[in-house]
Amino acid sequence: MNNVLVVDDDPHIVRALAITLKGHGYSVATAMDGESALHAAAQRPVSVVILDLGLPDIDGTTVITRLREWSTVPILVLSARHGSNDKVEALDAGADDYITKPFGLDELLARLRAILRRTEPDPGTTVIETGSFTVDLAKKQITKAGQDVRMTPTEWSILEIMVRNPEKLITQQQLLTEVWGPAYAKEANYLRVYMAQLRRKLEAEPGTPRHFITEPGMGYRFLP
Amino acid sequence: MNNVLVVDDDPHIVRALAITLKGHGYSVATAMDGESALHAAAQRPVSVVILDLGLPDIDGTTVITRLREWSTVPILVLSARHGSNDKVEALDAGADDYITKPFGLDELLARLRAILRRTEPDPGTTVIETGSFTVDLAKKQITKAGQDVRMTPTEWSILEIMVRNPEKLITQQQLLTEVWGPAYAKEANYLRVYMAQLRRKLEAEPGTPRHFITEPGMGYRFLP
DNA sequence: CAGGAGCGTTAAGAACCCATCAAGATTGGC
DNA sequence: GCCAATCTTGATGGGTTCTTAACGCTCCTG
Repeated sequence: MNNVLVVDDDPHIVRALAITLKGHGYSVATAMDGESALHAAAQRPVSVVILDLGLPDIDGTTVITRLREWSTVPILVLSARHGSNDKVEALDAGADDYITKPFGLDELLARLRAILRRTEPDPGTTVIETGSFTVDLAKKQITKAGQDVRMTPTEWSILEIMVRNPEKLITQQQLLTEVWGPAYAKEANYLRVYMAQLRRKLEAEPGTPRHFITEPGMGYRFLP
Repeated sequence: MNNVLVVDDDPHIVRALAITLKGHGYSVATAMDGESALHAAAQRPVSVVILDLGLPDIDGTTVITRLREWSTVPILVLSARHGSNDKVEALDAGADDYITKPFGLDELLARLRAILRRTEPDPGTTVIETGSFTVDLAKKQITKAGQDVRMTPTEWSILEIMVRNPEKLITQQQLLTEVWGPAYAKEANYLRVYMAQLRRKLEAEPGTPRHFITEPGMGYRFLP
């Protein structure tokens, strides 16, 4: 889950933001001044920092600078100051975005999504492990018993669809349409050929598959 | 150099932006409507797009969506609309930042720097070593057996992409799109010519490569 | 119990992809 | 404007992958 660190000296804002963010599936940590913000960011991994510039102890730009000394975590700045100089300073110190108060929560959330989209292309779901083999979706690499397994393009696209939907039944139509295109939706034979190929390459006993299960009349199911 | 694509239907703004950006060391391409913007972005690699939402032909959000179908280039949106909905829509469509007109040029430039900072290389991981050669990404320098190896610009951009993604399979589309631009996504021949060149210069036995591996039908993989 | 439908397996030719070479076209520096 | 370096383009032969069809098997159904 994405962990957001909210830094603001106004308890109302902190509380309101925390509630909203939690409501949208983020986990939230908070800090009321610069020092504790820096400390909190060092304590545990943070996906993004929402930082008010008007802190009681340290100047906001300084917080950014000191954070940037060791961290590349995205920083979204909140500020009551509309001045162009403040924005430029904060952004050049290392902030990623800058919103002036008062701001719409919708906008804040949208900017948060935009920032997180850049830093986390595929959170966690890039490596799928099973009892007998491992699929790395980002590297497009399959490992079985320490050995790399080569896949042809068609094999890979089928495998990718399967492992992205574990436990789920994939109909033949779905596979055929996504891999070969809608015109091939009836060519169930292709599937048999390639499913056999996948099993031969990945299953311990291709004859009695444990990961690529046939659901007769329906389609196939991948079990990790 | 960073190449900026400026998209706006107001010639004055385009001209002003172009002059300012060039003055700050950017190279600038321009487009006056959505179609030519998409076309221009496909012609050659673009580092960042500055996009006005109020275009005469296509809705701005649509431009973002269509650009995102094949490109991850950062998009900075300009808009006269202050409404929260417009911002959320544009950001969720794939924009990276959103400024409302009128805006300060200082702020625009600062936000541009902030966006480009994200796409820039990580300092520290700039030297990659393999069994037979060394690549210094910062110095753009390659060493093999104590000797410097010269690279042409095209060779270097391919090598850079490969080396920045070790172990990872890079599809031909990815390489062609990033090096030559999306319009060349089908010219797989170029890749073969240049991959052969890279192997001749860097591999111990160009005939049986150990670092630049071909995955037939899929793409290429770099192994350190 | 026979027939049919769906599935797994196999194999061969067609289609496509890759490495390599070399010759024209283009570009950039002087 | 010229020269050298670089990039584009086309052709060739060798390899890989895809498509297609045939056959045997099991399970369900009439």
